[in-house]
Amino acid sequence: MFLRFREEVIKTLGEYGDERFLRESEHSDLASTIAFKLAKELKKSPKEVADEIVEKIEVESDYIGSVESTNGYINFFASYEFLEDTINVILDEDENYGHLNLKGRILIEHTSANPDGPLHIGHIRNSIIGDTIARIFSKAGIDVKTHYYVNDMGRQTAITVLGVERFGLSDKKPDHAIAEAYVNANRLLESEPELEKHVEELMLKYENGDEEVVAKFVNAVNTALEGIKQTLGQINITHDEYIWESEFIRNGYVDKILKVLDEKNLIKKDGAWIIELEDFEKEVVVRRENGTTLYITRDLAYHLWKNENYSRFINVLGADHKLYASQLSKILEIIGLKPPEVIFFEFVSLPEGSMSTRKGKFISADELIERVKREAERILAGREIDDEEKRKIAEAVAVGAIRFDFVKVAPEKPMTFDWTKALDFERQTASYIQYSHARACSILRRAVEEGMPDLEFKGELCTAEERKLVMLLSKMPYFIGRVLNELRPNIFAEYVLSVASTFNDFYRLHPVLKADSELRMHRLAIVDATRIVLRNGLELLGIEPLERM
RNA sequence: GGACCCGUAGCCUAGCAGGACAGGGCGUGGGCCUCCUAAGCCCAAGGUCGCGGGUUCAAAUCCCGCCGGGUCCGCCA
Repeated sequence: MFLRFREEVIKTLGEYGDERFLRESEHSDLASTIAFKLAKELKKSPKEVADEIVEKIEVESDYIGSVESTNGYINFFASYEFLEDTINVILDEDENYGHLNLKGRILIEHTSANPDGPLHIGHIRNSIIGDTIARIFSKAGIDVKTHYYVNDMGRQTAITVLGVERFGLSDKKPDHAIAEAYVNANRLLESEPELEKHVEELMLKYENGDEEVVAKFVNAVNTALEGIKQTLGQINITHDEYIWESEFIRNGYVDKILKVLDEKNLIKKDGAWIIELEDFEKEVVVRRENGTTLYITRDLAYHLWKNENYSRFINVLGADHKLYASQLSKILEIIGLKPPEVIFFEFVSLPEGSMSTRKGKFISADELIERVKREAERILAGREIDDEEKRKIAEAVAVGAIRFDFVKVAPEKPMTFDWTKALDFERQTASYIQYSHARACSILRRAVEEGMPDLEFKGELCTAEERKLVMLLSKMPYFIGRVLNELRPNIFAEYVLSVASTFNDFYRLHPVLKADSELRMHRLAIVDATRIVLRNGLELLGIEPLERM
C-alpha cells in the first residue's frame, strides 16, 4: 500500500519526482529533499525552492492528504482514505498481504555445508539468511526452488570414508557420528602420513565411478545429510533438492563445460588444465595432471546447468568464498554465461577464536537449539499452561530466538557468539514479536467471546499513535520489495520488530475492548490488521506466530 | 606483500544511492499490574559515530591516508 502512496507522491511531484531524493521521515509520511539539490543551480535557498515547488504542484491523488514545505523539505502526508484503504486491504488480503504479484522463477542455493559433520552456528547463519530470502521471494509471488549443493567429492569426504573404514560409526546422531569419524581420521593421518595415498586413491576411484568406493562415499554422505536435515528441520528449514556435485561428473556437464572452455581457447594445457584470468594473481586449475577435476570445475558445470534452467539464481556464501566466487563469476562471464548473484555473510566466531569442524572446535547447531529450548522451558515452568502447550511454546520461542538473532544482524557484520545473549529472552527479539502477536490475538479472542462486531476503521478517528501504526502496517510490501532488491533480510526483521514495538505503544495508550462502539470497531480493525502483519511477518522469518504464551 | 569486510555509549546493534535532534536493545538507577497477557511500558544517566585529512551549503554516510579486528590469496573444498 505504501508503494502506491509513494508512486502517487512521485507522480504529484512531476518533474521533481526523482526517487533518489525521497526519504522516509519522522516528520512526515514521505519527504523529498530535491530542493536542496536545486537550490544551488537556482541560486536560491532550499526553503525558497521548496516553497515554490509546493506552490506549483497540484495534488490530484486521493492518497495524499497534504503537502507542506518545511526548512527545504517537501513533506507529504497520507490521507484518511489511504489509511482506510490500508486497513481494508490488509483485512481483505489476510494471509496474502505482503505479496507483490511478481512473476518468474528463481533458484536459491544455501547452506551447502560439507557433509563431514553436523552444522555449526556458522553454517546456520547461512541457512537462516537463505531460507528467509527464499520465503520472502516466495511471498512476492516468485516461484522459488532451494538447493543444497552437496560437496561429496572433496578430500574431506574421502577422509570421512577413511574414518568410517577404520573406526566405524558410533550410535550418535548420524552427522555427529560422521564428525567423530572425520576428526579421528584426521588424527590418524597426522600420525600415519602414508595413509595420504589411500585418501587420494579413494578420491580417484570415486571420480572414476568405482562401484565399491562409490557405495562407501554415498553411505558416508547420506549419513551426514540425514543428521543435517534433522537439524535444519528443527529450525523450520527444508531444501527442495540436494544436488550432489558428483552428478555433474556423471551427467556429462563437467565434460561439457571443459569443452566450452577449451573451444574458447581459455585453457593452457601444461599437464594440468589452467585458466589465466586478468585481474587475478593466481591462475585457476580446472583439471589436474592426473585427469581428475576440481571443486571449481564441478561448480562451473553446476552453474552451466543453472544457466540452462533459471534466469535468476542466488547463492548464499561465507565471506571466505569471495575470491573464489569472483573467479567463478569471471570465468562464467567470459564464456557468456550469467554469474550467480551472491549474498556474502561474515563469520560467526567464538569468544576464543574461529571454529573448525576438522579440529572438532565448534558449537553445533544441535547444541544451540537444545540449550535454548531448555532455557525457554525453564522460563515457562511456573506458568499455568498445560504441559503439551508449554512444550510447543518453548519450542517456538527457542526456534524464533535463534532465527531472529541471526537474521537481524546485517550479513556483512562479523558475529561473535555469546551464550548469555543466546539464552536471554528478556529483550527485544523474536519472543517480543511473538508476545505482541499473542496480545493482539488475545484482544480479538475476547472480542469474539463478547460477540464480535463488524470491523470498521475510520481515518478521522486516528490518534497520532494509531496513525503511526497504520502507516507502518502499510509498508510491509515495500519492505518485501526492498529485501528483493537489496538481498538483505535483516531489514525485514527490523521492520517486523518495529511493528511490534509500535503496536505496544498503541496497546498501552488505547483501550480497545472498553472503548465505545464506533471507536471499538475502529480499534479492533487496527488490532486485527496488526495481527495479520505480525503473523505474516513472523512466518516470513520462519518463526511460529503464537496465539498465546 | 596484495585483496575484501567490519570498527557507532560498559556490551550488542540500526542508520551508510549525504540532508531536519545518531534510532533500538542489554546492563545501570528510579517508577508502573483493583484496567484488553508485566516475555510489557515509562523516566534518567551514558556518544570526539576508530583516528587524521579532504569534497560539500550540509558527512556516521562520499574520497584519501593511518590504526585495530576478521577473512582470503592450494593441481583443498
